[in-house]
Amino acid sequence: MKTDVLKVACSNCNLRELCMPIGLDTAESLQVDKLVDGRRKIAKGQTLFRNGMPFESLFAIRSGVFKTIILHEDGREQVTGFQMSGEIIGLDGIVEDKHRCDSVALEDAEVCVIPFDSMEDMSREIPAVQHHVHRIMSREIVRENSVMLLLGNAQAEERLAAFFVNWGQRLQARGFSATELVLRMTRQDLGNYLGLKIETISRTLTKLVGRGILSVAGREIHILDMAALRAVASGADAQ
Amino acid sequence: MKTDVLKVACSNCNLRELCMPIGLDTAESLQVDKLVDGRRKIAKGQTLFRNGMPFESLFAIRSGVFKTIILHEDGREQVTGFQMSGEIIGLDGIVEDKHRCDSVALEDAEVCVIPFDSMEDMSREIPAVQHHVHRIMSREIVRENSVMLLLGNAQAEERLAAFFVNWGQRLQARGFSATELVLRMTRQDLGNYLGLKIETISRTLTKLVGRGILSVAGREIHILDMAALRAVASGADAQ
DNA sequence: CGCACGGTTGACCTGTATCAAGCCGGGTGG
DNA sequence: CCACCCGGCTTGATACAGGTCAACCGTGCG
Repeated sequence: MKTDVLKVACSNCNLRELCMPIGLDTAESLQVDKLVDGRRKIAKGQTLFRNGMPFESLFAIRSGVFKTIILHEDGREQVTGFQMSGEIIGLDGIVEDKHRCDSVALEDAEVCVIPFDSMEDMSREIPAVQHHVHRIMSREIVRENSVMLLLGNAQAEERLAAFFVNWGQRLQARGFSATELVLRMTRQDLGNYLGLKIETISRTLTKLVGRGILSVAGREIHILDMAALRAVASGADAQ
Repeated sequence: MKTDVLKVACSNCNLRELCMPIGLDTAESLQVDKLVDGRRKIAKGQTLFRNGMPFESLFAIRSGVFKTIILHEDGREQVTGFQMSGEIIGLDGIVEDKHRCDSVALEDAEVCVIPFDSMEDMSREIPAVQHHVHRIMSREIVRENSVMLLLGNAQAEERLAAFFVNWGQRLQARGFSATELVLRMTRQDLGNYLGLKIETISRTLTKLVGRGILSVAGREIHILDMAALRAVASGADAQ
């Protein structure tokens, strides 16, 4: 758990509008800077935390993409989410004081370490921080609800389409194109997230390409017809 | 939003160990009593809140069982959870200040109304309350993770078996039998939760009965072989 | 009584899984 | 520099779990 020498304060971080509460005054801003207890670099394929490990901190992603997964004893893997810069991971650990999933870096990554008890202390002092924490957790609950909708009801095409729309929106919020997607995960990861086998992912992609909605080159996805993609995502044809 | 005349304080409520933080001193306990801004009765089939309604309060269930659902425009319904006494609903509303699902009473029910801003105020004063709120939200995230695992990976039998094991545990925590289950939801609700059609629910029940694991009489389920049920739930055969 | 709703069962269909073969591109070692 | 290998991906043939459609049952309520 090493601390970088050149430490960027949250108040100067270019991700602050994603992961910091808004409407802090200067004094509060400086206080929030102290929340971050250094950085951690995680190489591609390494885990940030694992199921069962004691929970001490939340992590704010500075760079890189992560997946969080639940492993079933027989080897099945459910990806519960993909997280990118500005997003917070580790919320699952709070309830039992230990992590309840694994977090794996899909590429070299860096996170800010936020000790959770400092976070609780500061929440008691700064209402904006407190509400921010509540909103982050609530957002995760709402996100998972929408994944449940996908997994419980949607056809393969819908699932993939909805994923691409969402991924594009999140890239866009970070200043990238919403239509020129670079996936950071394998087809396998995508399948484990969407409840589909890798062959189905591949075939479904081929179908969407055939309809002129996407073009696909490995992990680079180009959305050619966003309106059509959204229509597929909301189940326009699949009934 | 009427206030009952005979108001039971949280500190006297027989559900307190389920929904109140532990380790409060007497003064704190009395303060927490003030959180509850009356009760609300909801008749079977009525909604406590709906998607889009402004979020003001969380609700602690005193009696009755609820389902929370997301409705897709084409009529598909995903049940995101079933909640029973002592559980808290409404957490989805925090992030956007409006509810993001519907909550429907499956039988006549009563809830305590907990205005969320009072809850935040008190969280700042009493660390135990603050941590309690965080744990409740984190628990919901972990629960949804495990539902994602079911929906993404499990066979029909596994899903149903896992549901019964879980339902039994929750009944047991409330002083009922863990093996004599009374379901409060229709087969349709169960299907909408587990991502299965009603006919599949029915057939799968028949199969489990045939194997001597359950007996079923309408909504009364008797678990005859808990060990076998758990084995099915963890995918013993279904690989 | 009779209707409506929830549930079960059967016959058949289909979307996705499974199994198997082969492709592609990048990295390594001879 | 080429040969080879390997991981990630695609494609085809076939199998099957669960969906769909339809008939029917039971029970509780107006």
